[in-house]
Amino acid sequence: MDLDETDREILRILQADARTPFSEIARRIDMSSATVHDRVGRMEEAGVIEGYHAQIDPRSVGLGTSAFVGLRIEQGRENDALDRLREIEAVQEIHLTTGEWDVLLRLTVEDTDGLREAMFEEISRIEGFSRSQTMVILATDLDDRALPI
Amino acid sequence: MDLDETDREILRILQADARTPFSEIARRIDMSSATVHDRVGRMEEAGVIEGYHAQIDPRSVGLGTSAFVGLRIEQGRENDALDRLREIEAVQEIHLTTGEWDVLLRLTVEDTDGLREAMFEEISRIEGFSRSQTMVILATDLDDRALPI
DNA sequence: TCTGAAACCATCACCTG
DNA sequence: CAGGTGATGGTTTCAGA
Repeated sequence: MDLDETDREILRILQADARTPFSEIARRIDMSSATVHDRVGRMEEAGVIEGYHAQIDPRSVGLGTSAFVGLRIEQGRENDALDRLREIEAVQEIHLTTGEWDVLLRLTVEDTDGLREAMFEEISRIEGFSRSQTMVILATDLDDRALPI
Repeated sequence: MDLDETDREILRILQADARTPFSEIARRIDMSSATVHDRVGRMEEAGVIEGYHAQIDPRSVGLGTSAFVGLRIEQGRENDALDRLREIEAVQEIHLTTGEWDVLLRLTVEDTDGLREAMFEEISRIEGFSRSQTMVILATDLDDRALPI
């Protein structure tokens, strides 16, 4: 889908605050809210906008510990192993990467005991991984900045 | 702030779809929309809800390449170096971690040339980093799953 | 936490250049 | 054919109970 500067401006606004009323977006970009409604609908259809999500402070809901986990995967077992990773609730992200690891996960858990549980009772029981390293997140300085659209 | 099961249910709904009307949340949890409005307002105040964001497909806006970058930082230079990293537009996340790296970044750029630019014209010019590794994301199997609230 | 009311908003069919 | 208008029914928001 081709996006013009107006679409991009709408995306910037919704990325910063997904609950901005269309009527206010319309005021800001100097168009009618019917047009904004139209454009947003088309971008949703086209998959440009994948959803709208509240950003929640993990600590407030008792999830105080996060970590990245790097894994090496044995050839031929990729799909099975990924399927099993996806079933683990603590796993927030799964990326296939070049470099030292084949798979990089992000875990979010309650505390260090939750980390132990995820690592030793869930991830290490999956066959197909040969090596792993856990990088506990001590602090997050910048999280999920808006895309430079 | 103490959250009860009703607050958590509201968070689950807004995490899945931040544009869900309060009136519909009210129907689902069998309360009035005034109460939902109240509770959401209190959770925003308390910092439990940090914002509402449209999730945008990076490819659709021309950002086709992402990478994690691990960095080692020299003692005593932490703050300066982090300040400079934060100024780089391509840097989406900055985490301080245990393990092989001290800092783990996530970059989002247009293409491999954007990666080169970020790495060699921006990051490697910052003093205080001694070693780095770039892990290009080949595929993302799972991204930013909802927190298990 | 609710009710009720005013202001506001989304949404749609139907125009208009 | 993108964009606008205007009507209508739903939604937000707030005071008061």
